[in-house]
Amino acid sequence: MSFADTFKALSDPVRREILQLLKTGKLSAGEIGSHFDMTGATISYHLGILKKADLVWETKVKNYVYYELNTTVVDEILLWLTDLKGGGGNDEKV
Amino acid sequence: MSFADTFKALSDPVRREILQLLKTGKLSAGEIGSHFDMTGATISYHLGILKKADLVWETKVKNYVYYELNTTVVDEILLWLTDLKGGGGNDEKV
DNA sequence: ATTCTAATTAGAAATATTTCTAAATAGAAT
DNA sequence: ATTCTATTTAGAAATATTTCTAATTAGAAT
Repeated sequence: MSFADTFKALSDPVRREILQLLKTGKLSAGEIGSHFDMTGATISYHLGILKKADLVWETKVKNYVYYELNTTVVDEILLWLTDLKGGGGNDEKV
Repeated sequence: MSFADTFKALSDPVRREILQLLKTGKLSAGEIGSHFDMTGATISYHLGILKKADLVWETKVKNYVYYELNTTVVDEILLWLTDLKGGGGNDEKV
């Protein structure tokens, strides 16, 4: 939901790896889970956090729930970080 | 130290605010602390985490410890996020 | 209608994080 | 040499996060 949630979501290595997996395209919860040595319940927990942070979309097809990267929110983080870098300095190049 | 530490460091709102303060330039631990309603010990704890994540430098002058933003590591995060966005897609614009 | 499959929710245990108070350090000023 | 000031460290309490097992949901297949 909020900006802070996005950073929090990105702070976990499992969740970052999930996002990396989704670079290639949509994957079902099960397909994501099979990349990790963890229960489906745990993966579901992480997907929930990514979803709350708006970092992923979900679409339901048959029995499956597919997850997909949402890059819009990534852009917000990019902005924050870029501002942090460029934002203030006293002697910026003109 | 590591990439993961950097994301973890960025996941806390107090630490992000500290970084924002440091955009303007060097500040002592005390100056940073006075922006927050927290004990100096707590601020010191957060500064320690930012330091371990290489997001800030410290320099000691007299009694004071000055902290300064290190944008090098911010660049690494920017890269990771940019790659996440652009990295994989099946139908990228040519 | 029953059973199977994919995924989520609930509740608990283990672990990690954030914050505090009190004590310690280290250098500056008297 | 003593005292003061800025900051950090230690240890503890409160809170949050991560993970598990077991139970639940909801739709698909038989």
